[in-house]
Amino acid sequence: MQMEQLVALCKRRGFLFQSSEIYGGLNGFWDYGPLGVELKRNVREDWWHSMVTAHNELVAPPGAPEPYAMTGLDCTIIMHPQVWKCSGHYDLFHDYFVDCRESNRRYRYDQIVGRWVEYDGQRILVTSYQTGDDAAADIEQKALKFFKLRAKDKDRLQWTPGSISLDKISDMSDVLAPDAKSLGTLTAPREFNLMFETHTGALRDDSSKTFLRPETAQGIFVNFKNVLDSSRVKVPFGIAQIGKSFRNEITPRNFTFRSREFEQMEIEFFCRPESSAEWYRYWRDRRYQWYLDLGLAGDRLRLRDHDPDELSHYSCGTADIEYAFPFLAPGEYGELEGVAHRGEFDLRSHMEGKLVREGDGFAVEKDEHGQPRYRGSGKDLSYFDDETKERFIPHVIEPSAGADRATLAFLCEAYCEDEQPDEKGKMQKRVVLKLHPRLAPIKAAVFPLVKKDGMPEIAKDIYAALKPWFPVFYDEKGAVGRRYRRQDEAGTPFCITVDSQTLTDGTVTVRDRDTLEQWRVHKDACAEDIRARLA
RNA sequence: GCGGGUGUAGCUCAACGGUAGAGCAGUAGCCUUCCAAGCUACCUACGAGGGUUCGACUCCCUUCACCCGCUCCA
Repeated sequence: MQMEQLVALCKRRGFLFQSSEIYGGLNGFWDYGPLGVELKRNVREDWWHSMVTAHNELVAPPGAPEPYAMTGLDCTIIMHPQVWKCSGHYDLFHDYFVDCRESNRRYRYDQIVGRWVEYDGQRILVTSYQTGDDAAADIEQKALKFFKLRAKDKDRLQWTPGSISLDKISDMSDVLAPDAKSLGTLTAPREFNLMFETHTGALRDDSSKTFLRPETAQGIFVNFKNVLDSSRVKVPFGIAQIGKSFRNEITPRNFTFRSREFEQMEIEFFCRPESSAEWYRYWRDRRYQWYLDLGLAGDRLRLRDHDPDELSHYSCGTADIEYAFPFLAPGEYGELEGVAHRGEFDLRSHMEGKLVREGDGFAVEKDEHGQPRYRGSGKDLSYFDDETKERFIPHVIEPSAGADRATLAFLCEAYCEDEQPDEKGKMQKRVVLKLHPRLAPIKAAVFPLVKKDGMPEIAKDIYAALKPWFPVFYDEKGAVGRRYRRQDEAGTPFCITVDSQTLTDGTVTVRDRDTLEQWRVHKDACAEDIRARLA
């Protein structure tokens, strides 16, 4: 399937529109249309239902070490600025980049390393975007090439001992960029702030600056004590939250996959440190299964454990649930959800202040005066276990899913084109969205076969009887084949048709979207029939 | 943000420095007894803003969006 076809369908049928489209659109923002809003709601509600409300805290689900409770939160988008300073987002999301005018590449300013070298009276800084030994070899080779020397002449280069990072250099004119052949091709560093800023209150100065949250997780951590004090939950337990997050991405791309405003479905699961590894594996597998259950096929969906060197600074284990989106190159996968073992990092950060890695553990980052760079809340976020009489900081497992990405993956997976014979027996292309019935925006459509003989009246009665139970669509216009095809494109799993036989025995046909099979049920029983099939 | 490409109706595609066309889709009606049928009518577009010109959809500039790279992640 080509992505363009899905994008066209989404617009044609009202799943997704570009935000502010009549003004030319806004890069990185998308609106859900009449069908899209129902689809996304179903994704969200199935997640909340299966993770939170349907969870039975009295018994351990398969694979879980023991029973656990689940509860929810709905936190604000704008929070105290200190939250982001302690979480690390404030520093992490203020990146400086330089561009190379020659190679048109962009580099993170602080990740370019270089060495001064002199030959024949000219002193230049040769740089590399690689790390460690790779960088050293890379730099040497580039220096030889720049001065047009052979490898055997490398002793004629005079190196200044030690490598330096680019942020120590003020003048770029003697810098040889990582992928350039000539000097001075790098632009001055420019800041890219990935957090949206705003101001709270009437004053607009640095003291009133606040941020739109770049993730929902922090709202959960800062409310950890509130939940403990108010809900009688005991470790292990999880807190779930669904909500909008904002990242001012440098390059929004690939339809809704990377948007600047997006919705997250996150769980922070708190457990005892010694059982955290077990819980991590449980959540990883549990979350993977959720996507499988909703119809993401095995070979386009995968669970990938991160390599140790890929782990975030705080994590001691992360797995991504990934989907082979059609806009990616063959063999490439895009992240739907990250399941991270975050240890005690987050709760400790909000107690003590922003943490940095120190040896095997973490320590509060200090400023030049030896004081905490960003001060924590000072509140005790540890947990006292009444049974064992132990106090500890719970470890955290974080399954963090993108609601828009999941929705997009379900759409991609559902998009099918097949061939079905028309009334003359000629094969016709059919576009059908094979969405899981639980996700389908419309569950059933009701048609009178023809608009006469009292069929519309019967169909309208059936429509009225179904409406209280699930979203239904009534249509009496044009040929029935056309109405079927329209519902196929909307992903409606069942079509109920009133025909002449209904007039005599009261039965209607129910048509299956995927197989096109039809069966007859009594018109008073079709709500039951379809509800059973949706479950 | 930088480089390359692309912007005409809901979709796919025409034409032209001088009145923007078609197919499909949509809407209304007629006709129709199960998979995009037929007939009739209707609706709908030059991404936006400047400039050149008697006149610009067409040429130039700017901008916005989309696609492909660099970068990043839910």
